[in-house]
Amino acid sequence: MKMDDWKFRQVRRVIKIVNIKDIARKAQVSVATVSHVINRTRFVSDELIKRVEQTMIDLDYQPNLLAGSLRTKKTSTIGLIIPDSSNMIFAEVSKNIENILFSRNYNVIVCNSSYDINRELEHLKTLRSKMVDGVLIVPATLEGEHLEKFKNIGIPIVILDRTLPDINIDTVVADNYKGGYDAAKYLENLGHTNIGYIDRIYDLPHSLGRKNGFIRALEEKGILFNKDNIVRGGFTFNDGVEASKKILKKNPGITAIFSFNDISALGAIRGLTELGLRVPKDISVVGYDDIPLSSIYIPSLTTVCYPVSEMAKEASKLLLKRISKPIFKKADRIIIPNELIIRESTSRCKNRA
Amino acid sequence: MKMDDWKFRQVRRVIKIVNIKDIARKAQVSVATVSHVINRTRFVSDELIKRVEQTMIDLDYQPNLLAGSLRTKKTSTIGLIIPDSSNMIFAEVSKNIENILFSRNYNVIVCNSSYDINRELEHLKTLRSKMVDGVLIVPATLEGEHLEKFKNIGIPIVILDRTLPDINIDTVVADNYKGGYDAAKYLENLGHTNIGYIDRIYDLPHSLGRKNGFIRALEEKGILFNKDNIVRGGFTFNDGVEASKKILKKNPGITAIFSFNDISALGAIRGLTELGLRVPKDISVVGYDDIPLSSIYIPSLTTVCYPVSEMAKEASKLLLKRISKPIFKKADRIIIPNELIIRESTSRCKNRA
DNA sequence: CTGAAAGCGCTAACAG
DNA sequence: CTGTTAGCGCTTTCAG
Repeated sequence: MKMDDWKFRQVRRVIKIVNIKDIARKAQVSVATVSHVINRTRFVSDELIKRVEQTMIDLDYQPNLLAGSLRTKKTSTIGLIIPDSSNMIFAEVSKNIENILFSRNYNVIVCNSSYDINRELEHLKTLRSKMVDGVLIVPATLEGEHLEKFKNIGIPIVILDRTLPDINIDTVVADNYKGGYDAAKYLENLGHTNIGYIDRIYDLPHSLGRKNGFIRALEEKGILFNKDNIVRGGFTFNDGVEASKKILKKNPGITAIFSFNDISALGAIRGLTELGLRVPKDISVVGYDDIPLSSIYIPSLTTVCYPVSEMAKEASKLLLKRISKPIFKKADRIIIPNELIIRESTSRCKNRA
Repeated sequence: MKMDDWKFRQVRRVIKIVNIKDIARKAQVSVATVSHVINRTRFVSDELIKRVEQTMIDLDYQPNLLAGSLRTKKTSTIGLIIPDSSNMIFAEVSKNIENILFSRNYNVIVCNSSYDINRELEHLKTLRSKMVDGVLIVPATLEGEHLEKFKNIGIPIVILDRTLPDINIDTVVADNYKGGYDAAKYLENLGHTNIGYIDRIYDLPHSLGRKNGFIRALEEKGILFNKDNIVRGGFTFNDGVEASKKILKKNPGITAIFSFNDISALGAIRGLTELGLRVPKDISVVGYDDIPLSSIYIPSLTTVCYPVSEMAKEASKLLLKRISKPIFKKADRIIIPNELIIRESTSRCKNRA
């Protein structure tokens, strides 16, 4: 007992942290009892509860979750790996996830992969070492082996917003095919038949889904989609500016442009404006994502709403489910519908050409 | 030894995690030695190093940082508390911080306070319980007592982007006064003398700094700033729309508007457009922040660049310094300059009124 | 150069 | 209803 006392003072001098032992001593109860009143995991007399809680307040006690986690193998923190947390769409997703998880008493470690699979791997390793209870990830690439390996170690993981081929991991994605389809249908109904398409530099499942849906809708109306109407670019604003100009040069008869994302669509509006065309009077533009900017741009952008909050909700729910019962048989695949938001940037076709 | 063996199998069955003991046994060395080759904290024969490292690979060993942290009292994770991680400016800050800290081998737990001090408090508590090495915070309010208390416990904390009164905590802020001053000087030089001002609903140090600098610059030129030219609103796009209309109604002779943030400034452009005024032909607009949107809006916005990455860099550096040597005497206060970015939304005054 | 052993602060049997 | 005890997996003396 005496030696214990001495150690106690030792520690207090270095770090001003009071531990469960301190409060046990002060409240004159066993350490176990204190633990139990904290976690409400056993019947304790009211008198004791009161005494313990009071000393906890007196000493400003805050449990050391590290120690607890070491025992319970549960950290109440999950990892979120995204390519770029400053990308508006990911920022929105991560904020939603953080909020939901906060209400379930989880914290989230946010990691940027910067579209680099090596960094993704690094992060996965540290997250594992920090014993996170699970991981939400928007993969940097289509590579999924390392993710599968990670899952097989026993740490739940769910993929967000991307479809990786040949993989048995829970996934939550938006219905990109339907989104592209709806966008095309809408433009058709406005009378547009000659439509330009701004695409990613190379196909990824999500953008490909959009394109396939788009083309399918045209085909249904008997409109032959001219592959020449596709221009591929990056995914920035300036890429959109360039792309729109290229498209118009290749095919001046175009009366509408669909872009696989909003930023490029907005860029396209700027590019068209620079060409002297008025949107939507002379030409219509439709985007994809519904980033905040799209509603406040001039003209505001008609776009397919990316269901950020739904996605965050479903993904969090799924992950928590996997965490609570780790028996994993077949991966879930949740597809979230998205909705077309009609705004100023589109109008009935006036057959410009 | 036998009993040990049995326990080993026990654990392996439940969680597929191999620990330092496993690799010690397999490599036929002491646990201590393994630890030392991992952390390169002692001379170990090459032969042993090789053997140990090989078994680490064979068993796919990943250290349990929880256990280590429990001993060393160092978690290599820091907490970042911001009001809203989907706000573009904070998203940018947080991405930068994450990147810098990643390179120094830290992880960051991102927390949203949602401008709610109680949530901020909650987060502070869990971060403390999770034994973060330090905290970066953009406070939700001007209240700072809880932060000071937190600091006094011994956890380094630095305040970002806000100046709290009467507080002895490290702070990194932008030079708001200078920013406001520069903006006003610039408009003066374009010949504007009757300038509207869109302000926050109530003063906060950072917005107040901008305003004071602004007014000071006008005074230097002998321009009397009409308090009636100030309209207060929220900080959203739509608030800016409203504010601009109100200003023009109150004082139709205004030839330029300065807004305390970009979003409202962009809203103002929209509002003015709706009033039939052309920006910048009829009226100039200047914002503050330089959010990504400002450069791509039509017309692009002249604005004071908020030094996000500089701020993230300085704040991280300061925090890491405090973590490595915890002797705290006087709080540092780092002021980061910001620069005026001139774009399309402003032009020489043509004395409209 | 290497090993044994004592904890970090907490939880969870087990034993009253 | 309450206490004792044995670890969680690692680091760090101390003792060769």
